[in-house]
Amino acid sequence: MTTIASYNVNGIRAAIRKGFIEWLRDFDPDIICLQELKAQREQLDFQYFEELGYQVYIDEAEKKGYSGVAILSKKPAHRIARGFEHDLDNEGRLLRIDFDEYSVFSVYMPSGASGSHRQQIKLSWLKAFYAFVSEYIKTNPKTIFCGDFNICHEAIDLHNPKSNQKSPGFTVEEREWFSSFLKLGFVDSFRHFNPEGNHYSWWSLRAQTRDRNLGWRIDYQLISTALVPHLKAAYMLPDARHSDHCPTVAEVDCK
DNA sequence: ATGGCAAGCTAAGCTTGA
Repeated sequence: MTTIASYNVNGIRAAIRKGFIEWLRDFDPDIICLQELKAQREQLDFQYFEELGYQVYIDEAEKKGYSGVAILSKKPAHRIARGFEHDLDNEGRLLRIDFDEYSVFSVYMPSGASGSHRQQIKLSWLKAFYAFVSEYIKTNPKTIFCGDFNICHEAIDLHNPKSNQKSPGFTVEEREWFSSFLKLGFVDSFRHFNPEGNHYSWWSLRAQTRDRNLGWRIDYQLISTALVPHLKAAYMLPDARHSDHCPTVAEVDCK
C-alpha cells in the first residue's frame, strides 16, 4: 500500500517550529505533497526530510516568502516537471513527479479576493489549467492531483454556504469549474468514501473557528478514473495542527 | 458589510491569505 498525503503547511518553517517533522516521522507517509512553503530552497534544511528517507522535490516561487510547493517521496521519481507553461509558473504552484505506474501532482491554486484583480487571475489560471490537464490526461491516464484548490465544490464542503454564495472560493463559476474538471475523469478521493458533511480541511485563524469546526474543504486529492480501482481509503487528519489547513490522505495499492 | 489572526519580508509596517 502506498500512502499519499497532501498538506498546505502555511509556511514550512513555521510548521516545523510547531512539530511538523515529528508528526511526519510518526505518520510516515510514502509521499507527501506540500503547499505554501513560503520558503525558497536555500532557506530550507533538506536534511530534516532526508533523514526520514525522503527525496525532496520543490517548485519554489520567485518571490521570497511566498507560495511554493514540494513533494517528499520515499521512492525516487523517474522524472519531475514544474509548472505548465503558464504566466504564473514563477509563483511555485505546480510540481509533478512520475513513477512507473502513475504520476503525482502537488498543486497550489491561486486565491482570489472579492472583486479583485487576483480573482480574475485565478479564473484565467483555472481555465488554462483545465486545458493543460485535458491534454495531459490523454497520454497519462494514471494521475493524482493533490493540493489546495482554493475552491469549495459543493455546499456540503463549507459550514456556511448560504452566506458565502459570492465569496471567492465558492462562486458559481469556481464550483462549475470544479465539476467540469472532475468530468475530465477524476474522483474526489475523500468524498468517494465520506458522503457526509462537517469535514473540512481549512479553518480561518480568526475567532477560534477550528475548535468549533467552522471550516471549508478546499484541499483535495483528485484521482483519475484509471486509478480509482486502486484507491483503498481516503481521509483527513484534522488533529494535525501545524497550519490553518489539515492534511488529507489517500491510500492506493500502486507501487 | 466588516473584522477577526498569522507568516514572512524587512526592520515598523506592509502583503498575502480564502
